[in-house]
Amino acid sequence: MSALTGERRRDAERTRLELLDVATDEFAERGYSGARVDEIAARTRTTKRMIYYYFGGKEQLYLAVLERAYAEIRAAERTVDVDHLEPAAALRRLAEVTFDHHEAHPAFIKLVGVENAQHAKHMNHVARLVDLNSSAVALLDDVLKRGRRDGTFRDGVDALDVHMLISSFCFFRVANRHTFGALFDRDLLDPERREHYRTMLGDLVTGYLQI
Amino acid sequence: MSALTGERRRDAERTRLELLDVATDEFAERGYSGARVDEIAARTRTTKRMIYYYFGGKEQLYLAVLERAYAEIRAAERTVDVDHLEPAAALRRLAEVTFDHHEAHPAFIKLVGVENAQHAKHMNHVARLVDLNSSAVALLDDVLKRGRRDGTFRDGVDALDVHMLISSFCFFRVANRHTFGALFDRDLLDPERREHYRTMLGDLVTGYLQI
DNA sequence: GGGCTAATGAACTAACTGGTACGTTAGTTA
DNA sequence: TAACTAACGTACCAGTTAGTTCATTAGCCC
Repeated sequence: MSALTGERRRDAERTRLELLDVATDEFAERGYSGARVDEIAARTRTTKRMIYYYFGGKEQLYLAVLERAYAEIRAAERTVDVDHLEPAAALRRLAEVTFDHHEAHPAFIKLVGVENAQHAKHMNHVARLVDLNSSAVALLDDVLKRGRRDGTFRDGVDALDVHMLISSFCFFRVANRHTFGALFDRDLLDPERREHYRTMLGDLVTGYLQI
Repeated sequence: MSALTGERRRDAERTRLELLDVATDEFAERGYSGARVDEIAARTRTTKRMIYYYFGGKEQLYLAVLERAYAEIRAAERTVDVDHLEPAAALRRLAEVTFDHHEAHPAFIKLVGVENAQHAKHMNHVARLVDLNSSAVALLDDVLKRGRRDGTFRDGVDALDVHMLISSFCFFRVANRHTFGALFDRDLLDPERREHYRTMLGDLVTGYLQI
């Protein structure tokens, strides 16, 4: 009964959060159908019953996981301030933020893969995500416009294409590190090569805008 | 009994191949744990029993699928001849071949995703794959060396990094088209934008080598 | 054409899995 | 302090799933 003994108390919010945390890891690691409701429950201090109590079922739990993961990564992106930087430096900075994010949140990357494997059918139920993401591209678009105005960047480059370029590089490095490592014996996440890839991405993106 | 009626005859090789074809599609579409042995069998002209007869089990069937998929894509790559092209054109050509391949073989892309979701643990059992893949990079390395010699390309760019860059762009476009489409309302595989992305990749890669 | 074996099919099973019925308890409120 | 409800736990169920058993057949070899 005492808090000192670490025994259970009623705490709805903590129970919910603990389920979300463990479920994020399970879904990211094993995919939607591979994740086991029993396993998720076993890894928390609560029981399977609570998944149905708080979320309704496996699918709704997955949806909650997905929504929170996207919300977190976009919230962090919004905190970046690039207005005080020259266009080229700002562009590089934005690329680096994505680079750092992908590396720091492998579970998010895996969830993106899981969701694509299901043709993004769950994502359509989370309308909020669209707003979150388009704001990230709007930021990028501003930087490109600024660069065009001062002659740093060439015309005719679409912000969404640049976003795709940045994402693809960062995503691949994290998502496919296992097959890439197995086939070419190179660990894309080796800390010693981290700066090299970060610089490479920046060069690539600014280079593309200045051709 | 007659071949004209389309009735069943004994044909070990055809049975094996049919299982492989259907299994490729099932594993690509639903992932390893999501794929159902019964479903694979139901979609062929044979029965589940044959999966165990020819392959041993679900896992060995998956392994056979993976090995064949990689063998096919690398075999096609080896047929490309770039010796008669200038380094920049050769590099662009190699990028385009990968681009075309990824687009034409979405099942392969999905299998790569499935295998990464499992930390490439099956891939280690298919030693043959390493040889196949390193030959693709060797080809790229030759082109880069040639370009350096004639002053077209700058020094200090690693062939494997270029391969990664090309792969990441092509992979992302196919693998993440669903979430990307849902979030930004842009179909990365829209035929009307195909040439744009193909050119973009070529510009990107040759641009990176000439900075 | 009779024996032999690779190839095949139907039915079964043991274990698993998402979901639920139903009873219990902690903490709040009057 | 008694009533009340949100929060929780146990035990179970019905459907599913990978894998197996065992009998059967097609086609080849002599």
